[in-house]
Parts: sequence; structure tokens; C-alpha cells
Amino acid sequence: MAESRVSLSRERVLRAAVEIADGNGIGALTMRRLGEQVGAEAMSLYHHVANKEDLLDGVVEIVVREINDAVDAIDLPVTGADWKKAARQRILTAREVLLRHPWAPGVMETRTNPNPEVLRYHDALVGLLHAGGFSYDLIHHALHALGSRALGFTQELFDPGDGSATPTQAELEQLAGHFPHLAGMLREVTHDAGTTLGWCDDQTEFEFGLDVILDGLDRLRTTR
Amino acid sequence: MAESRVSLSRERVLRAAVEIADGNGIGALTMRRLGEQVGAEAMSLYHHVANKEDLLDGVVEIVVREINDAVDAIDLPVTGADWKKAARQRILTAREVLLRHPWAPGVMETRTNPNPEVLRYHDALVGLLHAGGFSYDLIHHALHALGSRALGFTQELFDPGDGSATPTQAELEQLAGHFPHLAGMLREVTHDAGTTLGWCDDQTEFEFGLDVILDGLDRLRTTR
DNA sequence: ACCTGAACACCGTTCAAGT
DNA sequence: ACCTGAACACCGTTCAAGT
Repeated sequence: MAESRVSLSRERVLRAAVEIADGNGIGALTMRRLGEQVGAEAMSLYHHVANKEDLLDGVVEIVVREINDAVDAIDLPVTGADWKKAARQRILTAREVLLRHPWAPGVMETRTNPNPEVLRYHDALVGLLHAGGFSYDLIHHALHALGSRALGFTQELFDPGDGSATPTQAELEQLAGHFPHLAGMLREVTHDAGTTLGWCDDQTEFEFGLDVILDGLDRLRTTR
Repeated sequence: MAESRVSLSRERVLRAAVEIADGNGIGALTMRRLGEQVGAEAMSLYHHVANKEDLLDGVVEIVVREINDAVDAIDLPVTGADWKKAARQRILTAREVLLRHPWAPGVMETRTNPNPEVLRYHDALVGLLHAGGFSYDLIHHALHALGSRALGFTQELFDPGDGSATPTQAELEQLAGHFPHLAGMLREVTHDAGTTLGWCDDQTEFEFGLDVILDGLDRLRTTR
């Protein structure tokens, strides 16, 4: 749906790009398709965006601004031990926003330029950890340890079944021939989970990994 | 350098693709350029590879096979508490291999098909953890908590300076206006590190994050 | 069975020309 | 200043034709 009345602007171009990615996936985000979306020729976009790389930088900026807005709204004063609850809440809120833009993590990982909204997000997180009693040195390590988890996502490269899809007995036996340990794990874990719900819930696993790291950091906080 | 004597095979095509990516970056890996590398037309490649996606799957397979070979060579019997040392060694060995193929992590994250070599890697890791006293249920969570770290890499999306590049005083002051906490952290961390060496070493940070997770898992191992 | 040349349908991007 | 149409240099991929 082209909105041709309003004149173009960087902001309007970027928002249209996010709409396309949300609706049709990141693969649908081409300069020609984006021109169509804003009711202009593809070439007109270059007056508001340097090139496609710049477009993708801007698109990430829009999404992380949405995260920052959501996270700012829930903020509480932090002192001492409650740092963990506050950090956890921020990160899970970031994750909620990203679930509305499932293509965004993939794009974020291709960016190399520092993004002001990403900096803003981490700046607040550093402030929170410092108020919570962390040394700057430990905070620096903590940011690396969290990595993309700080912003609410992890890129899974090992997807043993789709979570919802419980493997059949036949599939398990075929797997067991080549990968006995994996098959053993799957047999037990899928059995415990029952068959109605998926045996592998992304949200649960994200929170598990996050808590392992946050607990570990909390322990280091009090010992160094 | 085209080697036109030997006839084409999937293996030879994939190895040539890895060579191109190693030498000129993943951006240089096009079907036409790959054809050139093996001394054939681009279209001949389609007899050995279904399409570019399949090519990339195969390229990842080659790299992870290299990891598996390196990891198999160093393996030790594992019982009880020494699981951590063994897992750590495997993962850091995987990382060493990936440092020779810096483009590989980015490609791995775009793959959606299960890769037999990735399965083999995780199968051995599951076996190691199980021998170390982990329940299959905890192992399943552990794999998710580790994510790509299990294979020796993390995708950093927050690169506050290049590690080697210590920010200047002027840069710090400009940053402080918008991001006071980040600037405070940088000021202290870069000062402590001195100016000769980089203040932010990828290997050190990788090991820090890895140890936080492994230590956390070890604690859970003994309590559930 | 394996390889090829020409062609097709897409990209991002340039450039000179319009208003 | 902003926008456009035509064109360029690339992609991955198809297809009919060669051996």
C-alpha cells in the first residue's frame, strides 16, 4: 500500500522498510520493493539513505529504539542485590520486542557500524550494573559474556527438532545409528516432556541460559 | 589458480569454495568465481551442488569436519569432575580452527538445515557431559545455554572500539555526553589495560564467558 | 553423465535529465 | 532540493544443446 501524499524522509523510508520485513521477511526488503511501498521510484530512496548498508543500519536503529522505549518505561531504581531482577526484566522486555521482529537478530549480526540506539541500550545496562555494585572491569567482561543475550536473543545453530515437533520412533532409531548420545538425550527429554506440548521451548531455554550467566556474574560481583 | 585436469566432484567444489572464502572473504564466493577456481563454467557446478544454499551447507560441513578431526585427536577419557576441563579443551580447539576461517561463523548462522558434522560435534559433547555426571535433561539445557559458544564462537554485536584501538581523550569526552556510563567504563578499563596492548582481547573475553557458563553448569550438575 | 553458452529474472547503484 | 527513467555491472539460475 503506497502512501504517496506525504513527501519522503529518512524516518518514513526506514519505517516502511521495517513494515516490509515484518510482513514479508527480510528477503522482501529490496530497494525497488521499498520504493513501491513509499510510492516512489527506487532511486528516490538514495536521497534519504546512502545505500543499502545504511538502510539496514537505520532499520536496526528503529527496532532497538523500540526496545529502548519499552525498557525505559519499566525502569526501577537499583541498588545492591536487586540488580539481577532489574537486568533480567530489561533483557526479557528486549526479547519481547524482538519477537515482533523475528528477522531483526539476523540483520543485527551483520552490522559492523556502532549504532547509537545499541549504545544507548548498553549505556543504561552498564549504569544498572554499576549501581548494583559491579566494578567497571567486571561489567566489561559481563557485556562480552552476555553478548547478544543482553539484547534479548541468541542465534541457535543447533535445532534438534523444531521444539513443537517430537521425533518419531523411527527417526530416533535412525539417528541412534550415527549419533547415539544425541539420540539418548532426545529419547529421554522428549519422553519427559510428554507429547502434547513441544519438548523444547525457546523462551524457557533463553531464560535458563540467561540465569546461568546472571547467577555466575552475581557470584563474581561479591568476590572480586 | 584453476586446476582443470582433475574432473569435478562435490568434494573438490566445496574445498575450492572454502579456499575462496579463506583467501578473499565470503563476499568473493560467487558461482562464477567458483567455476573459475575449479577451471569450469559456473553452470557445471550445478551437477555437484543443488544450488547456492546447498553449496553453503557443504562449506560449513567441510569446516566443522575440520573441527571434529582436531577435537577427536585430543580426546581423553572423562569421568566425574574432569568433564569441565575436557569440554573446555574441546571448545577452545574448535575456536582455534574457526580462527583460520573467520567468515565461517557468519555463514553457520544463516544455515537452517541440520548439518551432519554439527550433529557429530554435539553428539560427542553430549556423550562427554553424560559421562561427566550430567542428566540428559540438564545436558539439553546446557546445549542451549552454550549456543554457538559450544562450537567456539560468539557473534559480538557490541564492539566498543576494536580491542587494539584505545579511544582518545577527545573521543571519550564526546561519548560521555550521550553515554556517561559507557564512557565511565571505557575510561577505567582502557586505563587499567595500559596503552601498549589492546584493552579488549577477544580470546580472553571468550574464555571468561565460557567459564561463567561452565562453572554455572557444574554447580547445577551437583544439585539437580 | 558431465559440461557448456546464451539467456532470463532479478539485484544494488550511476548518471544525466527533469521539476 | 528532490525525484525520475534508462542504463550498467553484477547476481543465481534455466534451458537447450553439445560431447
